[in-house]
Amino acid sequence: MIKEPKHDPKKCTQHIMAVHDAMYILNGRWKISIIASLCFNTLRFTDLLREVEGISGKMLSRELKNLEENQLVTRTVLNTQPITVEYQLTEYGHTLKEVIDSLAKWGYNHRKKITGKE
Amino acid sequence: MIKEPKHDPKKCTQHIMAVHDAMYILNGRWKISIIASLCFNTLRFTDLLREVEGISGKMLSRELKNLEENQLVTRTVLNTQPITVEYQLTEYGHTLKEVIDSLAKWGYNHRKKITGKE
DNA sequence: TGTTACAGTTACTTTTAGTAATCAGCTGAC
DNA sequence: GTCAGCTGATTACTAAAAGTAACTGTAACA
Repeated sequence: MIKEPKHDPKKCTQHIMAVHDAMYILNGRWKISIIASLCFNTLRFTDLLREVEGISGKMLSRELKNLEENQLVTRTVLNTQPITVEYQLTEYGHTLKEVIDSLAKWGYNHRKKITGKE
Repeated sequence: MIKEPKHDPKKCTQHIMAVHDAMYILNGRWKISIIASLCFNTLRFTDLLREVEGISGKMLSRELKNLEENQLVTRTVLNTQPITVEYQLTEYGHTLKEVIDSLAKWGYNHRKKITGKE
């Protein structure tokens, strides 16, 4: 007996594949948090180290490189003393804002559910 | 000199924290893909093994347990021969649909950008 | 001269994930 | 009756990823 699918299997597969593609870029524990932090402000390395809770210098450095390679973030060395480096979302990086916002919304509600508080 | 923030720092922190909370639940390479697969259909263990591209039995088993603990998925043993086990999103699991959809949308556009094809 | 801040990097350890084999219960074929 | 195959896993072993803490080098500050 051939199963009658409840939904268009082609659309399902496309949907699942698209999620897979997105997660391939956003893989690892830190990228989404880094992007979320950069959604509001341009930040320096040390700022990010403070904002992204729990990340180490090594991982931050590595993840930023990867985000730069994928054209989601730009790195700008400023001519200050000591030198400072600014990271900011590219225009393309900002297209992730919707994803970040829906995650934030869910996370916010989840915290309410778990703690029972506002 | 105290920096004048461009945005409400309280709201920023809340936003970033909310994303952090969401990612704490959705951590690892597989959970989001599993949830995406279950968005459309109830699926059996073996179905998921096929649908979630690249996952191993060990990881699938582990991730499903974790999702069950977090009340995003239910596990139902059916009285068939051989026994089959159905996994489905809980009502709470379905609240992630918006997240999944925005990821799918982004992933779909990203693929277009990279391949230049539809 | 010693301390601090900047943006990382390096060597080493721990954790997590991947691979492939195996388990147990049952069916149907030979 | 026993062998292969399906179900949903689990186990031992290996490889990859992430975490930790120390360190680099430049320059301002005290």
